Amino acid sequence: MEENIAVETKSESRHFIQQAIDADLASGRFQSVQTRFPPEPNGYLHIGHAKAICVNFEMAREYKGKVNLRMDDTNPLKEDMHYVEGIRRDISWLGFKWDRECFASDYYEQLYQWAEKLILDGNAYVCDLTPEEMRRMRGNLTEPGENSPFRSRSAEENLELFRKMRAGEFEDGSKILRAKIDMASPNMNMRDPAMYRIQREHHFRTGDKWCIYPMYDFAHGQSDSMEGVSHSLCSLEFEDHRPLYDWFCEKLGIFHPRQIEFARFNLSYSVMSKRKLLEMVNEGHVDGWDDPRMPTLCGLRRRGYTPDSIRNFCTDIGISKRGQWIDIDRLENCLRKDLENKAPRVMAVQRPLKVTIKNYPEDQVEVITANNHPTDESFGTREVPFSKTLYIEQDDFMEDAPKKFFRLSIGREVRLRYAYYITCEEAIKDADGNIVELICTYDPESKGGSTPDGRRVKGTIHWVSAAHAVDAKINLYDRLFTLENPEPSNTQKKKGKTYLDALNSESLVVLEDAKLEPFLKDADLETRFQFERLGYYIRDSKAAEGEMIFNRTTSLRDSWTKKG
RNA sequence: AGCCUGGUGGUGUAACGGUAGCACGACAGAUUCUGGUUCUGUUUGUCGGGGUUCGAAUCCCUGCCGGGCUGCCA
Repeated sequence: MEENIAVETKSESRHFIQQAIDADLASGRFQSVQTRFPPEPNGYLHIGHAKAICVNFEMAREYKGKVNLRMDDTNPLKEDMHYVEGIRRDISWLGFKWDRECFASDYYEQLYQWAEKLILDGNAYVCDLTPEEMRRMRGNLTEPGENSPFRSRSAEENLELFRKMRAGEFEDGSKILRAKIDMASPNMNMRDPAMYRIQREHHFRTGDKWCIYPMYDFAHGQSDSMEGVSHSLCSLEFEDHRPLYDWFCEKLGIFHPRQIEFARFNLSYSVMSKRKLLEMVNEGHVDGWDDPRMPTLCGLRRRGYTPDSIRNFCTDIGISKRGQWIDIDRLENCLRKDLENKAPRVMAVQRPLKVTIKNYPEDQVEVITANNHPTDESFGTREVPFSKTLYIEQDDFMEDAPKKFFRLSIGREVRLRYAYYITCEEAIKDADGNIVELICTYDPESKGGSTPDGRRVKGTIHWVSAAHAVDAKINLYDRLFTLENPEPSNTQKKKGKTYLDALNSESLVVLEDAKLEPFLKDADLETRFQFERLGYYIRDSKAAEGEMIFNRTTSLRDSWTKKG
């Protein structure tokens, strides 16, 4: 035992954030680790957020530290309690527990006091420039900005003005509090950035108490600081804000967390910006935030994704500073890997084709015992009725079948899973030439899936007894977009193209008359099933009471149709 | 255009001046009462050009390409 401990295990490679934290702990800059996840409650969390959630929660866990959930609610215009609840629900569903729930709005008074301090120290001033003037004087990417004419106001005057701003003595947008830094800075964020704006807007938590609201840059770092966050792990877009984050902490002389940025990822055949997701919801391109095609966590949940699969995915794609393009297959593979071990197997027919077994006794019903999982016996067994009239999958019959088609065709024999071998004798067609029924014979000696003569059949297909079948509707979901990157190029944009032009018109196919084995009649809303040979399915959580609607989470891997 | 930042097989990620490795995918074979699963094997890479060095994915210069930045959004 003791020797084992002494054995040097090959150290796992550590990503740049772990290395940074290791160094901070070693140098004594921080004694312990605390992180935070700081969403703005103005929309629902999506798979991209899941990565940020995993990074912050996992780092805290790894270093035995704490994590705060902080609502970054500094813009009353867009935020709502409704979103707060959604965020809590989604993070909990992912399986994470935060140590403390915080709101930036709880810090408004303290932030205000700090703003006064900055004014007194000559580090902030009230500016009367209009938004347009301010934009113009900020300069641009190549040219420095010019100082505001109000930049040299005295501390006393600034303080008085700022207090009047708070007291509501000025019109919305007529004045603004700015940090006095450097209008010539190559970093735009340092060109006297806005700290407070006047905005008479009802805030969902502070009501009408305030008419001035702090900007992100003036709220975020200090919020981290107040909460004792050691490592503020965020995405790369905030890299240019770090100097400002640091500047405020230094000028205020407060606890100074370290911000570290990592790359977000893009998912192929999907979009991830809140703006676009909101637009798709509002314009009715999808059913809502929780439409099973959406990359939102609530959408993925309704689609049938497991929390584990999403967490594994986040671990899987790793963490770096390089822009990641992740193939959506990768997410699906994580799901399949997880569900392979978790999903009980059942039989269901999506597109039914009637089969009559002509030599099977008319009124006979046999009860067949089927395994609920091919390798894990703890799933147990269930009983499946078998009778003369069945449904099989339309895809499992082909009239002029190629040699490698291991399914049913005239004169060919297949195994009905768990039941008998059948041979197709005849295909009955309707007036339009569509095959509507198959007449087959069965080998009574093949019960259980093998025969005394030991002959082998290449194919095994699933089936449902017609008389016992449960009718159901199945929603087949596919990727929302037809393009790997739905975002049009600049030249395409000039022609008026938008990401919406890449919407996949076949992202939802509804199958109205699926047939399920009777076992599924009482399926609960939480269980993800594998419909054998088809894929993974879950009951739609939004279906009306008693309504049988299944959502296909993902299909099984398929090395046959790919070739064909 | 300026500043910041990044570039390793198809994808993602290691290697921190000393054997380019891992995962996923793809492909091939074996097993299989799911064309699934599982197992085995194969394949493909340091953005280009210079330099420093005994030795460069790694350090330097330069070019090219990608991402971010010109909100009183976060």
